[in-house]
Amino acid sequence: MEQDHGVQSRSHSRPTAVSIYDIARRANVSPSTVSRALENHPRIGAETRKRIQELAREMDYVPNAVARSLIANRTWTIGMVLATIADPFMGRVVEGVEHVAIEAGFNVFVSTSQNDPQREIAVMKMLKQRRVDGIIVIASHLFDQYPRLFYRSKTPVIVINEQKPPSDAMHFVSVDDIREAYRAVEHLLKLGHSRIGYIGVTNRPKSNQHRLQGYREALQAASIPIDPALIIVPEETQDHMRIGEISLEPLLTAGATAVFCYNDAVAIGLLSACSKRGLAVPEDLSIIGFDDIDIAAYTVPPLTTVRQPRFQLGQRAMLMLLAILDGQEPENEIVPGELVIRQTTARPASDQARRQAHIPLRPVDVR
Amino acid sequence: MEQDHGVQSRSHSRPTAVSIYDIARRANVSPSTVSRALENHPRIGAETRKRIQELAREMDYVPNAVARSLIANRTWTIGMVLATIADPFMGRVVEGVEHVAIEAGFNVFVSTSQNDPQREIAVMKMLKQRRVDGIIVIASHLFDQYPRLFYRSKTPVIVINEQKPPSDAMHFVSVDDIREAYRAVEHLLKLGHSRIGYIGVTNRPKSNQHRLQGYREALQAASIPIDPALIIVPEETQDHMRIGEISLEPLLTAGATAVFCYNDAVAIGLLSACSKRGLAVPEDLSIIGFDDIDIAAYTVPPLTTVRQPRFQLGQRAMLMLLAILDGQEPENEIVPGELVIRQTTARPASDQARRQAHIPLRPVDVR
DNA sequence: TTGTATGCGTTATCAA
DNA sequence: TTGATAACGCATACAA
Repeated sequence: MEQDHGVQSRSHSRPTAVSIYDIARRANVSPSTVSRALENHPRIGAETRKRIQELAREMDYVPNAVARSLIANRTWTIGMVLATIADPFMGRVVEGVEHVAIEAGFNVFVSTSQNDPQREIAVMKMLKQRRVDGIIVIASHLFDQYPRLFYRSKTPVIVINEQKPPSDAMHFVSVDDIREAYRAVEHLLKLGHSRIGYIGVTNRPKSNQHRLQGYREALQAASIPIDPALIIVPEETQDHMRIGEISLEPLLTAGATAVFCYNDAVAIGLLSACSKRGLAVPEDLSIIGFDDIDIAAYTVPPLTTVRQPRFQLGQRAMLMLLAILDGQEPENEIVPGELVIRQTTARPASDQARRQAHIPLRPVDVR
Repeated sequence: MEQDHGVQSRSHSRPTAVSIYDIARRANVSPSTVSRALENHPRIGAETRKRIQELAREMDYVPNAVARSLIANRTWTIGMVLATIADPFMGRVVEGVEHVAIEAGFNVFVSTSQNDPQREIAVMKMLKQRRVDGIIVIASHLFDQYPRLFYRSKTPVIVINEQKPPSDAMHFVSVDDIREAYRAVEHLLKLGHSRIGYIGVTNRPKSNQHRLQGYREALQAASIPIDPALIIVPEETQDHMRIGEISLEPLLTAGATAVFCYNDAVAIGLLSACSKRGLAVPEDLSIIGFDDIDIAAYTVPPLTTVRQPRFQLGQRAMLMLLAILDGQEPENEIVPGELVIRQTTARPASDQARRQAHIPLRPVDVR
C-alpha cells in the first residue's frame, strides 16, 4: 500500500514521515514485527530485532506520538495556564514544572491569559481538545469556575499558590501567604516599627487578600490598630513596579516608617521612588518584599524579602500531577518560605536616635 | 459498538471522552453526519445540524485534536527551545510567540535546555515525536547542528537573535547585535568617554561575540585603540548579575570611566557593586545595558540601555512560522533596537570638571 | 517467533 | 441530504 494519501488540507500538505509500514516493506516483515522490534518486546527474534532497529535508524524513523496518544488515550502532555510569564516569579516556576516533566517524558504547553478571562477560556478549551493529561494553574482569574469547566472531563488540575481550591477534586501546592506575610511584618515589628504600611495589587486578588490578612494579623497580635491610610492598593495600573512607585507619597503622608510590599516588583518600584525623592533606605524607610526573585539580591540596597521556593513549587506541582496520573491520591502541600534579611530593613530612625541617647526601647509585644 | 476498549495501560486508563459515535447513537444518525453538522459543512440539513449541535453541547462534546492531527498530518502545535525561561528577556519573547499562536489556533510547547546540550537533544527528540509543525529557537548551544538534526524532517525552524543560521533552510528574526552595540558605545563616546569597558558572558557565545564586535568597531571608528584590560568576560559563573558584580574591580583597575554591559542583568550586578563600593553612577562610572527589561526603568539610578522589542521578536517569529506553514517563503527580519537614555550615563568626571572650568571639549570623532 | 486483523476518533470520498 | 467506508500510524489480541 503506497503512502499516497488523498488527504490534502487547504494549505500545503506536510511531508509524511517514515512509518513502521515503510520499514516493514523494506525489511520484508509485517508492521507488527517492526513495532515489536522497536520497543524491545520479548516475543521477537534477536537478529530481526537488531536488523530492524538498524534499518529504522538508517531510515531516520521517529515514532509518531500522535498515533500513540490516540491509542493510549493519553498524551503525555500537560498544560500550564498563567496570567503572564514575563513575571520573573513565574518563569522559575515554569522551569520547575518543565524540569520534572521532561524527565518523565512529558511536554508542557505554556499558555498565558494576560489577565483576560475570555482568553483564559479559549486556552482551556484548546487544552481540553488536545487531551492534555493534566493542568497546572497559577494566578487564574476564573479559577473558581474550574470545577464546572472540568466537571466531566476529570482532567486533574493542580493549583499553585491558592490555598482554598473551589473543589476537592483540585489539588494544590502553595506557600502559606498569610503565615509568610505575618512573618514579614513581624520582622518589621521586632525592629521597632509601628507605623507599617502595606502596598497591594489588584490583579492577584486572592494572594493579595491573604498577604494583607497576614499583615493585619501581625499588627493585631502586637496590639497595633489597623490604619486604613497605611494600606495602599492602587487601581489605576497593573504594573507592579509602577504601583510601588506611586504608593510612596500616600504612605509618607500616612506617616509610615516601614512598608510590606505585595512582592519584590512592588518593592523595587518603591525603592526607585525613594531614591528619586532623596529618601534613604532603610534609614528613612524600611522596605520588605515577597518572592525573592533573582534581582532582589542586587537592588540598591539589597532587598529584604520572603523567599518563595519558586523552582520547587513547580517541581512539586508536576510531581503531584504524575502521582495522580499514576492512580495515587497525593496530599496537598504547603511549602515553607524563608525570611531573607538583607539591607532594606532597619530600626526606625526615631528609635535609632533613642538608642544613641541610651533611652531603652519600649518593648513591643509580637506574641 | 460499545466503547469498551481493551486498551489498558499499566497504570489506570483515563476516562474516555464523548465521541461523535456517542452523539450519533443518541441522535440516530451516522457519525459522518455528526461530523458534518459540527463543522458547519454545507451538505447538511439545517434542522439536523441544529439538533446535533445542541446535543453535542448537552453531552459536553469536545473534539479530539489528537485524532484530527493524525489524519491531517498537522498538529497545530509548535515547540520553543530556550536555554532558560527565568530570564526576563525570554519571558516576554515567549509571550509574543504565544500571543500570535493562540490567535491562530496553535499551542506552544515551551522547553528549556538549561544550557545542557544533552537535554536539548532530548527535548528536540520529543518535539519531533510529537510532530510539531515548527520550532522556534533562542540561545541554543547545539544550534549549528540543527540542519543535520532536521535534514529529513523538514520541520521549519525559526531562530531568534542569531544572524547567521547554519543553513538556508532556517529562517531568523533578530536584532542586529553588532549595530546596536555600536550605537550603545557610540553614545558613550559622544559623551566624551574614551576608557570604555565591556563586560561579556560565556553562556551566550554568539550574541556575546557580536556585541563585542560592535564595541570594537565603535572604538575603532573613533580611533581609540582596543585595550584588552577593558574587556572582561568572567568564566567562573553563569549568573549574569554576579558577572556584573565581580567585573567592577578589574574595570576600575583598567581605568574605565564607562562600561557597556552584555545585557541589563549584567548592568544591574555592576550597579549593585558600585553602590557597595561607594561609587556614584553616573558621576564616577557610566553604565549602559542591553535589552531594556522592565526593571531597567526602576533601577537606582534608572538604567540607560538598548531596547530590544522583545514581545515583537516573538510575534514576528511566530508570524514567520505561520507564513511558512502557509506555503510562503518569508524574508528574514532584522528588527531595530532603540537607545533608551536614562540616568546611568553622563560625561566623564574629568570632562565635567573641564567644562566647569570652561575648557572646551576636545572633539571626538565618532564618524 | 511472526503475521493478520482490529480499533483509537476524525475526516474525506464515494455511493445512496 | 445522509450513510458507509477507508485512511491516518501504531499497538495489541489472536491466529498461524
